[in-house]
Amino acid sequence: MSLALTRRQQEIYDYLREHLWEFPHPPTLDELCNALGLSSKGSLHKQIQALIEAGLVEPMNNQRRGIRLVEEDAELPAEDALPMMGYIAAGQPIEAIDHQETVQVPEFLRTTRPCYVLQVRGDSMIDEGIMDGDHIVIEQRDSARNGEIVVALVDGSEATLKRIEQKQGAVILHPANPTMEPMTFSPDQVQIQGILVGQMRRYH
Amino acid sequence: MSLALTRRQQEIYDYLREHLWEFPHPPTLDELCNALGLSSKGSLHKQIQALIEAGLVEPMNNQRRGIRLVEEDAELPAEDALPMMGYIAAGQPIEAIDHQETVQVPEFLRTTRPCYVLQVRGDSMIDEGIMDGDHIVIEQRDSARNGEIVVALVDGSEATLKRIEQKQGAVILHPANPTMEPMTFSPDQVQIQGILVGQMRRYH
DNA sequence: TAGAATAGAACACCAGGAGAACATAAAGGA
DNA sequence: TCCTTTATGTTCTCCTGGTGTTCTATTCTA
Repeated sequence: MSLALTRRQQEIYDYLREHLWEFPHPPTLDELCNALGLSSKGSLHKQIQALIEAGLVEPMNNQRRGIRLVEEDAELPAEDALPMMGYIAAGQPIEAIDHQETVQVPEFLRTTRPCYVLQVRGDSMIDEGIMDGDHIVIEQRDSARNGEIVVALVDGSEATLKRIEQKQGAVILHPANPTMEPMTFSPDQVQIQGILVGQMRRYH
Repeated sequence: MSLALTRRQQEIYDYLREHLWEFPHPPTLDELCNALGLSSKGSLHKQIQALIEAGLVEPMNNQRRGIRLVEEDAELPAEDALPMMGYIAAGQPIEAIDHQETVQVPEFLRTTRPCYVLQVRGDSMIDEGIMDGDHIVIEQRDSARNGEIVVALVDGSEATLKRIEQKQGAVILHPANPTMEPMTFSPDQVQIQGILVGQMRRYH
C-alpha cells in the first residue's frame, strides 16, 4: 500500500489527524469543507476517496458522518514511555489518575533508575521555569542531596515540589515563587518521594 | 543505474539530502529552483532526471507530488529524533553546529510538520519558563499568529526567541524578561523562521 | 572544442476546485 | 405502513492553474 500522496492529499490527511478529534461527531463532508475552506463537497469527496484507497481513512459506504481515520495499528511498544502517575499541586496530595497512562520521555531527560511522570498544577515553582501544566520527570528515590528539587510528602498527606535543604534536625523546603515562604520541618515530617530530573512543556 | 554523477548533479543531490526535510511538502521544481538560486526549472529538471536515472530520487511521471528521495532504508537512528540545529541566543545569529546531531523528542512535543531543535542560551524568555540551556522544539514556518512565540531573524542577522505581535505595518517582539523592552520593527525587517511548539529541560 | 549547465519559452497534462444532479439513509408524519 | 422531507454521501462534467516535460539557444568551463 502506501501510494504516494499528492501534496493536497497530504495536507488534508494532516488536517484530519490533527483536528478530527475536535468534532463532537465524525464530521460530514460539508462540515469538513467548511473547515478546510472548500465550497464543493464533491471535490473533497474525491480527495477523501484517494485517502481511502491509500488505506489511511476508513471506507464509508454511504454511511453518514463516516469519516474516520484507520487505526494507527501499532501500539508503539514505546520503549521510551514512562508511567504518568497524576497531578502534583503544591500543598495537596498527589492526585492519582485512575486509568493507566504513559508519556513518551526521551532518554536524556531521565536516569537509569526508575522514573515516572507527573503533571504540574499551579505556579509554586515558577521561578525555576516550571509552569502550570508542565510534565516533570521524577526519579524514584527516598533521599536527596541539598539543592535538588524533590517531590516531598509532608505529614504524610501534602505533596509538594520544592528545592530541599537538609540541616541537623531540620528540613527546609524552598519554593521558587517570590510570593511564598520557605518552610521548615523536622526530618520525620518530610518523606522524599523522588527528585526532579527532567521537564517538558508543549505549546500547541 | 549508478551512472557517475557530474559535479553539479552531486551538488544538487547533496543539497536535497541536507535540506529536503525543511520543506513542509515535497518541493516542486519551481520551489527548488528558487531555493537553489536557479531561474529555469527546465535546467533543474534535466539534473533531477539524471538523479532519477541514477536511482537516487523517486521518479515522478507527470505526477505532481514534488521531489522525493528514494528511501534510504538504511539507518534512521530513531523514529522520534529531530535534528539539533544549534544554539539560539537573543540578539545573535543562530550558532549552527557543524556535525549532524539529533535529539530525541517525544511525539506530543512536536507537530506533524517539519520540526527541529535548538538549545537556548541566555535568559531572554525566562518569564515564559524558558531558561538557559533548555532544548526547544521549533516547527518550521514562515508565518505566525499573534501571541505565538517565534524564532525570528531580524535584519537578516540577529535571531531571537520572542512572543510576536503583528499589526498594520509593524511587528512587535516581546521578550519575556522584565529587564528587556519590547522592540518594534517593520515587517520586512523580521523574518519568521519557526514557532515554538515544545520545550525540554534536564536537571541532572 | 566538447560537454555541462543555464535561461527561457512553449507545451502537455492532470490535480483540484466548483457546482449540479443523483442516490440513499435517517427521521418523521399521516 | 407508506409517503415525504431532509441530510448527507456519490458521481458527474467543466474549467483553470499549477506543474512536469521538452526544446533550443547561449554561456560556462575544463
